[in-house]
Amino acid sequence: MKRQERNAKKTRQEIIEKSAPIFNKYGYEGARMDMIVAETGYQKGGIYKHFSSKMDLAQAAFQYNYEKIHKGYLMKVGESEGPRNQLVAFIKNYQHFIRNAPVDGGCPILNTAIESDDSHRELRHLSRAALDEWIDALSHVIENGQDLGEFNNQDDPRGVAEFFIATIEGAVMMGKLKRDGALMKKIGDRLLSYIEKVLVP
Amino acid sequence: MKRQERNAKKTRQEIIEKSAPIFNKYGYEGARMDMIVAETGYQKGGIYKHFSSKMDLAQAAFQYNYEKIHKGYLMKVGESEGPRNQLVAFIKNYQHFIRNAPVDGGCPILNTAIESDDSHRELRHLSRAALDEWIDALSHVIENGQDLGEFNNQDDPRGVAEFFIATIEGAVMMGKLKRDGALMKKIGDRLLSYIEKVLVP
DNA sequence: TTATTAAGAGACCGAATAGTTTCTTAATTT
DNA sequence: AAATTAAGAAACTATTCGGTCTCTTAATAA
Repeated sequence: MKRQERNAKKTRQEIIEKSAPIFNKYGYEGARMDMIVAETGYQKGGIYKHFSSKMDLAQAAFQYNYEKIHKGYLMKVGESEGPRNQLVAFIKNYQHFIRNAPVDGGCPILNTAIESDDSHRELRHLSRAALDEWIDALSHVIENGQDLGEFNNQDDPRGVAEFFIATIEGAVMMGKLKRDGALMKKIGDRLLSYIEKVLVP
Repeated sequence: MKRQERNAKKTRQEIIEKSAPIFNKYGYEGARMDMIVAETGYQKGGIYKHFSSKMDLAQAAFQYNYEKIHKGYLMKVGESEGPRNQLVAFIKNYQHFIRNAPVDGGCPILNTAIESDDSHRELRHLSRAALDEWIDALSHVIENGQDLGEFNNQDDPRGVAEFFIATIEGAVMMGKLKRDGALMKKIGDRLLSYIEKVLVP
């Protein structure tokens, strides 16, 4: 730590935190540097001391958004005992934070994936890595459940994880578009009963 | 039909058809008028004779994209006899056109919903109406199935339709991001077995 | 055939865009 | 305390953006 590095780190973080919701709501293209100037209170000259480009900032903002929901997941699922309860907690977590969302603008993986899957290589790679991490995490929960006999063995754990995540991401999109807070509850409940009817032996 | 109206209609349609994939791949913000100029071969002066603004064109392009997949749906499902076969056809249709997609860039409802749900009112309303139509259509299939005894009665038809569509839309996003053509097959198969295990009496 | 008018080309425009430069201020080192 | 240098403000720049203006051409009406 030398000179004003401490302040710089703090400012950098502040810019990330305040611009992250803008990128998540309006997308990389839709987010304008002027919005970020207005939101952060820093001037462009200042902002560009910390980030080499809008894309550079957008990547940092995505990571921040993603880690925020990932932390929430780890916390909620970590509180639960046993794979089956963890899977239930995973779904209930989404049912809850549809109203008091950890980040404005919906799921950052979904948003970034859709915008970047035919362009913006850097963002595409980031959202892809995040999605993989997401699938891996849930996949392990299913796998543990199978090892412990809580879930039946005939299912491919990764396939189950992908199925759950696909359904939830689709529900996020639909609920957001229709501005229907009850939709995630309904679809989540259907996933919960899927656990009972199909996954448990 | 007066004067050059015939030609005009044809040109207008050509602009829509050639710009539609651009909007679907890059989004409203990401699609640049210059791309559309290059793709259509018409100059801006010509294009703006047919559309009052980029947004005006984007709306027409969305409708074109949506109707294209909707037509495909009606055809495939229409060929099937009975609600259960129609639901199966609905899923298999998606499993197929993940590789030979009717429109470049993934599902236009999904793409447009994600970009417009926090902005672009006009596009948001269009994608919302399209999604509703989609849900209604599948909902009726489920309802008919219940009336005919092919599906059990305890389920809310609309809830089932929303569940299927959410899963498929999520799968579209994931498969597109990971560029994994097999993903929709896997998730679709899980939906097909869901029909057997949960929906049929 | 001639007058009319719409379609389209192509140059053009102002505003908005991401990014830069210059200067000031304040924190840190010596 | 003095020297140093990084953080940040503010004005600036080049480019790209959506959109317009003007002119030409060709199809239709008379």
